[in-house]
Amino acid sequence: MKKGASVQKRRTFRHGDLRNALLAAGLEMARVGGPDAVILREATRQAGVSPNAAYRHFANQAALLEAVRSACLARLATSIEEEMARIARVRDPQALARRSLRAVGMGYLGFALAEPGMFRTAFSVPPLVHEQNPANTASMGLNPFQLLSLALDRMSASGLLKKKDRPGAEYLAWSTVHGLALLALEGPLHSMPRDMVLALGERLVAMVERGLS
Amino acid sequence: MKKGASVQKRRTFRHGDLRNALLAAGLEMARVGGPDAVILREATRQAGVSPNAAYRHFANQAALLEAVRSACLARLATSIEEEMARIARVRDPQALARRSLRAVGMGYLGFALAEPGMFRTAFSVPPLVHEQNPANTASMGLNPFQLLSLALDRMSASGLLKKKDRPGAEYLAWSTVHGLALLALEGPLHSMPRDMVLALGERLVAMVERGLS
DNA sequence: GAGCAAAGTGAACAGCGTCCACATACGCTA
DNA sequence: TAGCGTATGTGGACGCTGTTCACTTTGCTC
Repeated sequence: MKKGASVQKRRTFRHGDLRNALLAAGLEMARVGGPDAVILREATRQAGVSPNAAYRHFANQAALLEAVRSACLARLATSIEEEMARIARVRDPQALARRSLRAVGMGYLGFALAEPGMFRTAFSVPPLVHEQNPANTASMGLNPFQLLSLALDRMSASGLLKKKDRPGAEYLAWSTVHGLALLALEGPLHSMPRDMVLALGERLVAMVERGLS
Repeated sequence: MKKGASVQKRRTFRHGDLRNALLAAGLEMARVGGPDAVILREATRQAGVSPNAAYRHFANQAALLEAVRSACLARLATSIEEEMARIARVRDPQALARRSLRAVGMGYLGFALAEPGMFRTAFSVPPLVHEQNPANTASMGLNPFQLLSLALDRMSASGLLKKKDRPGAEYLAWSTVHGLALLALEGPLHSMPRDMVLALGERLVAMVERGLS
């Protein structure tokens, strides 16, 4: 990281940590400008290295983008986990289930609004849902999808969600927040104020909770 | 169209309908490969014209893409209208409202699955929601957002949706289907079979109907 | 029929991803 | 300690993209 961000020329022929430097540069470009902004040549430039050096560490620019995307997904997972960690200790399992679902939804939406570039990058290219890439997971070792599943399991266990409605509920809940996030980020709701979007998010989570069962 | 698709050389110096030819070529490229695939030079090539000729009709490639995007939105609106036209004549206003909401949702999702390239293009770059661009509207003169509003108005008028919950309901309903469409198209649900996605869509609409009020 | 603006051409530039042949230096083995 | 193989980085080139500038052709109007 210390070397990756610096544009100054290095002395040694070997870079030492080029792969990480390129990844860091790519992540920053994604943060600022989304997936289309991650330029291979620019990454090498920031690392103080010739363009072709990148090909010793990534097969092509798609491979670099894929690595960046994976890093973005990990950040998203972290954001959700932080939101879940913020839940006050509560005994009632139904209340816990409700707050968990809300935490997942709002953590998701909050990250999308706070880091639009990374969020858009995370979903720029199809990752397979069942892939268990360790790089995607946050500290608990769960990716966003699994965090959502956890919340829904709590809903189901506490009786807030009928057993028969549990299968596939992830996709329904996920669709809602993902849709709102994208409409607000790169869709027609682009110019809607942030707090208004968050208010919509709250209504959305409530709608899911009521509508699922 | 007859001239736009043909790659053969024309005889006259003037093309005659270059703007439409470029638009048609761009639309086809978007249909096949999404927004990133609409290449200005390629459009001029297909129109049998030099690259620079495009600049007499579009300020730059972003302007061309914008025109293509608008055309894609119009197609989407048409798809929704077709689905609404398919509603059987029914007297009960509540039944009509329910079917209208379903038609909007499934028309939206159906278009996304049938024409993924166009759908992704339609939402590739932020259009403002309140713009009333005639090119976006289908035969009824309504864009997708307005079609959804209509369905929700029917819900509200027939008592299925409480008056106090009516404002902003568009965004909630829209988010759900948009999210599912994108997850299925370019997100983690990429490899899910089509009919399964449609089944999820039905559950989603039901969830919205139940959860809104 | 003269002239003018609209429409299309041609050459050029920078930036991108990528391939090729070549240079360098690190680390293992002898 | 000397040598050598290989991982890593360099330099140059190619074709593609969007875009600009100066130029030519054409159709329409006075």
